Amino acid sequence: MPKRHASSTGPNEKLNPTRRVSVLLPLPLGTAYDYRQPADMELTPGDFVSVPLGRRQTVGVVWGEGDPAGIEESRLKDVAARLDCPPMPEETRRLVDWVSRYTLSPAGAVLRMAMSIPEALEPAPPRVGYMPAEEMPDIRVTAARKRVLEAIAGGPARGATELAREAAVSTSVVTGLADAGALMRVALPADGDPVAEPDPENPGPKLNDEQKEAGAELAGAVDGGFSVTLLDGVTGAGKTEVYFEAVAAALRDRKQVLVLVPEIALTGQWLTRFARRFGAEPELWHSDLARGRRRRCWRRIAEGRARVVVGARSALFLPFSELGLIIVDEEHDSSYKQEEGVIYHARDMAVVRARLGEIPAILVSATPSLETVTNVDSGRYRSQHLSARHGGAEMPSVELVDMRRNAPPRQRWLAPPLVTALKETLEAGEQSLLFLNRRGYAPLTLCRGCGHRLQCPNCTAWLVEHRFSGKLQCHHCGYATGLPKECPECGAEDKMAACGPGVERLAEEVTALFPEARMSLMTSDTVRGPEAAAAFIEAIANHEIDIILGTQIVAKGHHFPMLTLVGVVDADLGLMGGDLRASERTFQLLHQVSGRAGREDRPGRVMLQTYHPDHPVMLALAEGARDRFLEAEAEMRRDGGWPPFGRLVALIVSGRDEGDVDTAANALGRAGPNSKDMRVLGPAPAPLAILRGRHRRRLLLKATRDIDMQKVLRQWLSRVRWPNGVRVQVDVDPYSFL
DNA sequence: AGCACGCCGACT
DNA sequence: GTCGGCGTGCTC
Repeated sequence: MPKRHASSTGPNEKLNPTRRVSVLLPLPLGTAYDYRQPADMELTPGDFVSVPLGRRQTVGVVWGEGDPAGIEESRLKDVAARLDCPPMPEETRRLVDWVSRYTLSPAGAVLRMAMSIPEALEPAPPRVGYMPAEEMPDIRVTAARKRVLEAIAGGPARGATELAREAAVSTSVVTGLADAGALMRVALPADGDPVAEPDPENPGPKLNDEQKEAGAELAGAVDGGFSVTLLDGVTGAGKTEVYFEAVAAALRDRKQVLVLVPEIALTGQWLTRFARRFGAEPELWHSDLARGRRRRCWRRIAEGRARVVVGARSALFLPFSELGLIIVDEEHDSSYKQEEGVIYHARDMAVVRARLGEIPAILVSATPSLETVTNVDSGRYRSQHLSARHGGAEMPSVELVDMRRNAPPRQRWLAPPLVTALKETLEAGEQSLLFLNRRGYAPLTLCRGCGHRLQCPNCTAWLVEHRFSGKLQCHHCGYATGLPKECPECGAEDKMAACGPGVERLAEEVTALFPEARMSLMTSDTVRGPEAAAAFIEAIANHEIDIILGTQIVAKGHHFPMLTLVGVVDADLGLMGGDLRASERTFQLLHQVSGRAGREDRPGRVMLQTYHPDHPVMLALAEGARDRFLEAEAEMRRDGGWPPFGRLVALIVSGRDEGDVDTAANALGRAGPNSKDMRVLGPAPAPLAILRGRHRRRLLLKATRDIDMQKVLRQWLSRVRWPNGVRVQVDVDPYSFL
């Protein structure tokens, strides 16, 4: 990088002209800042540096050469220090730039995701170990002290925790001995805990011929440069074991592997399968990892010691230095789309990361997204298909329950056919799962006197009654209040009535119908964190529960051998709202829930309660016609010029003052590009017209595939000024239209 | 993102 | 008369 400066040390030049470096800071600043490079400091792009900013010190990354024609020299400040940690790899830096350009977010905002743990950049805190003192002082040797001295004798230096565990004493005995002079404190190698590495040669479970073939194909792509392969097969077909073969191939090449998963909280069974195949645990990465573990994990990745990392979407920005393979499990899952801050789709950016690193990516799903399927059809992506359920288990039969003909009794939500099926399943000693994607007791509470509906003061949304906590909650902003005794509008007493079902209310119904059944509620309110999830799953696996009642979180990859009936209480729920992907998402979700039924030798049964039994989504689910559904969906999108056959960008204009928001939105609308291959739709009130007290308007820019959306957007946004307090968010490739 | 500066309400 | 609310603006 300092080439230009090297040549300037010519005869009549000053010996030390100012060397500038460009430093990107993890702040939403729009551009990197230049700093003076002290003469005695060597800097290369990727180096982490500490620099002054205003009156504080900040850590940033050397991004490249400074611009001599940039900010005037007198304003330059010195780089304070180069941090002693591995530099950010070039691929990670290029990814940051790429994501910044694509999402129109400041590069610094993207960088922030790539350096989420500032502590990791500092040298590891020294670890203290203990050794026997050279000379034993004259102290009282109690029983506990004796055990410690015996444990340490002969062995290597160990930390207090470890030593205390070995001697079955508390750490205070160890520190007490050290203070008394009987033990010597020594420095242990930092982060020394050697991690057991996953072993590709560890014998894993047996694969059938189809799985072997697909596994070999995927493994063959490793080391073959950039490629994307869709691995597609029904739940239970063994997709995980198949892509483990590609993981093994990468490990044999001494490469690192990244596995992206949608919900890190629910991967207990995945981890067990991984350990069975590779004889060791992978590295786990997610945002609520404890500080110390996060630090060590980041560090191990940066140093190339972590071989396989499983993580949520943010793991994409970890500083892998030898990444050789990326796997995106459940690639269709909408939680890969980050909806706040830097708005990006982790699946798509994973493909970008693979291209930058010239490595393969594998996208895995039983219900692949239309985007991915379209890329397979056009030949951009390869595909591997697994047709059979492992061990010959049959796919569940899917039945539609026409709610118009099988109406449940008043204030009940389970139709007679589903109640009968539950009864049969219970009598057979098997398990049932009831799925209702609605937390709380009732989605709406109204006054029977005046019709007043309880609404969130900050959002355009009803307050949801949660009977267990005795609260009314807004699921969008977290607002919570007590349940009023009288109507806040007309003052009538005891007239507030719950309207519609939530899982809590459904639980009431199930208890009334089957008082003897052991029932359990699984929602994000009752399952808090990975441990709780694991406990639930174990209880189900041990058949301590007959009827599981759950929201979204039960849909994801668990294996329950005794589960033979799945009832979807309101299959139509996701179809409302006119969202572009409503059908696709509903299909994926319901298909996934259905996959929970009958995985072992027991055939499963799925019942979908619907008021639209003729809807293409319902028909496709009933007939198991996934491909036909995707074709129909593709045709609709192609005709309308919608993604993935056209491009889409959403602008969300928001602010506290409704007038200002309207003015800005209208100005944007007027200044928008309009031509035969580009159209601005809106402004229209966003589906949540008020969110967290901010008024919102939405504009959509729809264009043909060949349009450079980023360029158009930059020009468009630069033409419009909007009042202070109004924010314009850019969502390239919007998914949810909320 | 911090941390300043700056201009209007309730305290010693 | 000051202390302090957070709106607005800058940081190489």
